[in-house]
Amino acid sequence: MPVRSRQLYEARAKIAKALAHPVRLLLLDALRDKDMCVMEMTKLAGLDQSTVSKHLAILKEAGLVGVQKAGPMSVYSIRCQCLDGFFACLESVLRQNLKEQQALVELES
Amino acid sequence: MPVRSRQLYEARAKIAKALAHPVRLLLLDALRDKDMCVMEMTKLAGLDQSTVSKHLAILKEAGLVGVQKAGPMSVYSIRCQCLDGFFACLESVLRQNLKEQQALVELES
DNA sequence: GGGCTATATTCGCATTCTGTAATATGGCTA
DNA sequence: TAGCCATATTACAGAATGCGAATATAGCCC
Repeated sequence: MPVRSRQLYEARAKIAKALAHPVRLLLLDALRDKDMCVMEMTKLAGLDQSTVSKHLAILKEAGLVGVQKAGPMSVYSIRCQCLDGFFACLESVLRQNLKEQQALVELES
Repeated sequence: MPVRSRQLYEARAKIAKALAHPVRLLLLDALRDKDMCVMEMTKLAGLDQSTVSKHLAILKEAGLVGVQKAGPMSVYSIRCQCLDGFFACLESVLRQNLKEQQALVELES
């Protein structure tokens, strides 16, 4: 594979990696409803504040969320609309897998 | 976070994780054009056969690709159409990030 | 400035992920 | 059946990731 292509796929993978964690998916999903500060999301996730802060840094680095300072707080917001399609795709695959598993079970019985 | 929700996000994350690697993105992208056997994809990726085989196993486990035996060969194929939207989303975020970086550079000069 | 609050960063440790070499499986053909 | 081919699996080393505790940074109010 040419170096150029490899770099392109690595750039894409960096964004995909940011999406590849249950907590980050939760945070993104929550941010689709409304902007939130770190404390709020820390409660939501039920994890240490430093952990949530790091997850948010990863999302921000990938360009998936934006931050705005409000006094001592950092308010995070969604930065790309296309996530709706991404979540829908995940659901679609999940449903398809479930259907296939059911078909297998019925075959056995 | 309720256990139920956590499990839902973990199921989604499992699929997202399968997407979160440059080589797997390459393979999926290639499979969008045509079905391929392992040897073909091994050449394409320029990696060891065992490595490619493992990446394919991950994609299969996530339900993103399917396999069909053809004699001694395994022919892999895309199993979900919604990947088009996913790739488009990655491109969109990449373009947006690039635009933002350019804006920053212009601000400095 | 001193103390409080909200975030970010660093550190150490456990877990998971990647890639290759070596080995196993399984179909095909002579 | 013996040997060859394509693929899958195992074993293992090195890299990356995830977590919380501790620490650093920075704004705000007295």
